[in-house]
Amino acid sequence: MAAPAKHTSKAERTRAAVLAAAESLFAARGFEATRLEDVAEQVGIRRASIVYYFRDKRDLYESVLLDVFTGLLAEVRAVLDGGGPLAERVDAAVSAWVDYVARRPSFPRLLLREVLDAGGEAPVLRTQTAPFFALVSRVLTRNAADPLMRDPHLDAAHVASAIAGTSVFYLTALPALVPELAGDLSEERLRLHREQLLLVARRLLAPPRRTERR
Amino acid sequence: MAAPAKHTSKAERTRAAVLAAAESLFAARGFEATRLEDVAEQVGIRRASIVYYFRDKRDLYESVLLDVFTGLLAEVRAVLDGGGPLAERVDAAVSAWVDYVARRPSFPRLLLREVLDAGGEAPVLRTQTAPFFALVSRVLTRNAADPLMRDPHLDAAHVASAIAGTSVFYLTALPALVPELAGDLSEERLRLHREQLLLVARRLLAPPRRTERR
DNA sequence: GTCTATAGAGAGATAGAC
DNA sequence: GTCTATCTCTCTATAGAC
Repeated sequence: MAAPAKHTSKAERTRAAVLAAAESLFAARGFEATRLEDVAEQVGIRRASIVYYFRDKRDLYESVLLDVFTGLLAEVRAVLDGGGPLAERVDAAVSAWVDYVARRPSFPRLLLREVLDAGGEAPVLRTQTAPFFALVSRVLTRNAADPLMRDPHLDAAHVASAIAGTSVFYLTALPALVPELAGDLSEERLRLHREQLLLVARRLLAPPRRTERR
Repeated sequence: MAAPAKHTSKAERTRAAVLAAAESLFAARGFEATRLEDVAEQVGIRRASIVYYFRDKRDLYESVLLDVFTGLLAEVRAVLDGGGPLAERVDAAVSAWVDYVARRPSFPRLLLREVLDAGGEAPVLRTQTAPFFALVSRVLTRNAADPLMRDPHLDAAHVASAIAGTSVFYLTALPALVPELAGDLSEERLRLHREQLLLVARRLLAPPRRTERR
């Protein structure tokens, strides 16, 4: 007895397992280099059985993308829609991003691979990432009204690139470039990354400090 | 007559053409998805002829990587080795990076693809990127001595990720995510990117402003 | 140097049994 | 639902003529 929490049928569990295996393999090797054979093996079934759940390789890949990115959207939706000062929401959004990456390490890799492979056309991702750009634009617009705003300004595209780019580059590229950072990211490194990413975001976004005020 | 500048034999020219075609295709599609057939077609020769210059596909790929990254290293070597204040050298290095990207747009894509594909092992790139990390570390070490240095500090890995990550993310990911930025980057956008990247670097690296000094 | 021709290995997709 | 068996296509690599 003792059904595993939700009433998941065997089919549902197999489907989820295929999805999970495909997620890690697509992230590690990319679409072309990933073999359905390997996905099946990791699940413990035969290659032909995959097509019972997914029409073909492409369908499997897009299901993975949708799953991963919808997940991220759900995580940050609450943050973005919540009230409070925008600066705090940026902090919360950055933190939610780091939390998500911690639970799904394939996310940054899948993101980069998809934008690289979909030469100028990544419609699935566009809808998911739109809220981020909206938030950044709002923050910048608001700060621009501040008479103390530093000149010249950073534009929304570069602020967004700086925050997302810093994170994905640190998480995916650096481990390959500096040996000390290789391997899965530990709790320790994750805490460090969150703190550092928040610093980057604040220094780029915050209105000028009013220290030394009279 | 009027030989094209250097005494390039026909073989040398063909080899260079193969290298150039492979560079753009590997950057656009990745190693696995790139067909030698397409490389040959772009050059105007037959697929089998490629192996006269390169042992196999892998050899061609690694030759491309070496060529592109050695090129970047040459560009910035002068800057890094030059004298002058470190802050100015950072500016110059960032500017040289942008110049290089302008001339070889495949660079950021090849960089990302290589680190993604070489799971934790990208020895070719490691040697080439080491000087960047050295520079960043020096700048941070120097600023740390400044009593006005903001706390808490950014570490070298995150500063490097922020600068390189902002640039590669803006150049490769954003065009796929926001339609307005699609297409080849114009002179205009390039100027904008240089200016914005310099701003990012300065805000993250510069010692605290001494405005409002008494 | 560049070509034609072909060998040989995979990999995805499909049909149909259980 | 999952399997075995097979079909078919694509791509790399090689052999050898010109």
